[in-house]
Amino acid sequence: MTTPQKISGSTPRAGDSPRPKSHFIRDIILRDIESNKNGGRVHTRFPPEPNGYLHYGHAKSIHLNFGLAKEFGGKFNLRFDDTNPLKEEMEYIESIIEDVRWLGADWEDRLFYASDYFEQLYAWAVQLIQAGKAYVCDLTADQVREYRGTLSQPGRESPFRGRGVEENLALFERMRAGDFPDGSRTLRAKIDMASPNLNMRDPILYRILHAEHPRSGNKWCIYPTYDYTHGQSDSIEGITHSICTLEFEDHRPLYDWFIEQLGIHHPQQIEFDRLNLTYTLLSKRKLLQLVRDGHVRGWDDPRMPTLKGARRRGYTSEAFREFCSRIGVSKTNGVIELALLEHCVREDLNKRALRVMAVLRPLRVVIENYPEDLVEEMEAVNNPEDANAGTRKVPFSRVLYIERDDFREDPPKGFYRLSPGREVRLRYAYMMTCRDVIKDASGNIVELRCTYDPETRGGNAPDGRKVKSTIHWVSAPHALEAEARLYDTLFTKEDPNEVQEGEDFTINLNPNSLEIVERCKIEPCLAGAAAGSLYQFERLGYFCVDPDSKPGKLVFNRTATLRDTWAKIERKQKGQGGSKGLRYCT
RNA sequence: UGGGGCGUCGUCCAGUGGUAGGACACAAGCCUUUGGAGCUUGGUACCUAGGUUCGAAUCCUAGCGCCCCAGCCA
Repeated sequence: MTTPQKISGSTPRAGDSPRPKSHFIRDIILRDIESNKNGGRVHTRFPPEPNGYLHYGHAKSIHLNFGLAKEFGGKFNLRFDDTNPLKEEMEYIESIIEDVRWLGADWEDRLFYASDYFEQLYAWAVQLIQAGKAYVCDLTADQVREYRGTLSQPGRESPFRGRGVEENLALFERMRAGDFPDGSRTLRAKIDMASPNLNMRDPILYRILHAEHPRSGNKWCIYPTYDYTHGQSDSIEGITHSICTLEFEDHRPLYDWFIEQLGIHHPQQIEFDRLNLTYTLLSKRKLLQLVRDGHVRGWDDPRMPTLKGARRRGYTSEAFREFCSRIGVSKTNGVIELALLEHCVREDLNKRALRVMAVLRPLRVVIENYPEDLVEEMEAVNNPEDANAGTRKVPFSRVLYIERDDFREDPPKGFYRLSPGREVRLRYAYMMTCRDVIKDASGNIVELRCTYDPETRGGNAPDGRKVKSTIHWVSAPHALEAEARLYDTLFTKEDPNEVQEGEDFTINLNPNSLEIVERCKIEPCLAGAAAGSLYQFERLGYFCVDPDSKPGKLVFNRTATLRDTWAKIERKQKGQGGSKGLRYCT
């Protein structure tokens, strides 16, 4: 008889066969396949504008689009919607390609650019003019706005709306030829100036922009707007399901209008909620501002919610994929707690990161009864979660460094690490008792004098006595020095946009988002660790080697802290509450 | 204000007429040579008010609240 299984439609637990999480978009596709819409084809795409670096929110979209194509044996395209030469750069194109690949999405040979469709888009515009559905308008930008009306009042028709087909054709051709200055004319669709949907009030299809495009160079001086480009680009590529975020829901009638007027393949647009994360800003414009104004060290600063930043910080793409499938997809405007992302990161790192001992803030310890010249090799487990990771030897000697936080001269209640007269276990080594505290002239603790029990090699006492605490250590003569960069949230508020009248979101920047700790002491086995390598510093957190590392001086980024029960108790004792408010640095 | 969208534990997501479930977070406990990991247990969540029904988170009606739209940005 088999054990009854728990039935649940949600995320499978680790070890279960990965079952895609159900959501409304997936349901729509399932129905479309069943009804043989599009001949049962599933073809999605990720359509970024190359005007910035990809952030966590894009990861959600990529995961959704690629995941759907993959699940249903369909195709996934990467297409750049590069319709605004004023904001776009090759640098962004290159970085986006890297990031999408890093996340594991595969577009095979289908890397496209809306700019490659400019000629077709132009021909379609001519077709619309010929059908009397588009006209050249001489109104200025300000006038266009005035004529558009407001949310509650209908707009007025442009005086140029009645231009004849031939005149429109000639004018549009001259726009392309460069006969007119920027902003002097536009090509507009002739739809309905009284529509309650502002997108239908004769939207602009083409604007004059004498600007060099990162890909088409100076071939064009008129550029199609996003609204005129996006839907048709999807159509050209045979996209079946055009998945986008909620704010484009209002635009769908317009995209449908273009498709119908042109009589071309009709992709189905489906809108979902964009990602919002606590303590995090996911707006390209604001992220750009943080970089430009020097609030962070660059797009790949580990505090940035960019994919580049995440990677440098040590977040894995596996963790991201898990995160994306756990948050689900819906149309609710929600905010995901950062804790969930961190959980996914820890979950992945716990399985893969090699354990190592490192002391961030060293306190010198001399073991008085340990022979001066003796060095022992202690065997340490590389990863208790992975038997295949094996073991390593860690040198042990008379002088060690331990973490300053692991000693309290006057231990508070509940603190059971080292203190005068107390015995603790040195991980993988011996039991050790603190005998004396050495201070400098100003009363700072500079050294601990301790004794060890030679009978406890490996960590267990033959007499069976127990010790409350196990602490990490590094042998002083063998230690390597390193720099550690400890990160906290970039903003102090769950919602960084919550500001008072007249204030800017930068007021919420966390002054303690980066703490640099120099002269950390680390195990010798770390010598030569490659940039990007992931480790767990036992009892401290996950760390990864930063590319700033130089031979002889490693730099580590703290990817995530470990759960710190003692810190939580202590915060509670200080009456700060366990969960709310700003988190902590170390 | 016109239009579009959305309201289920603290948070996110399921449940689409038949005992409201999962994850994260939180709390308590177990275990532990990482105060890690793991394991166990816990909690008055269906926006409100009417209605239909034997039975409503699901259907109907009326409210209320939140988000988006007035770029020649995407």
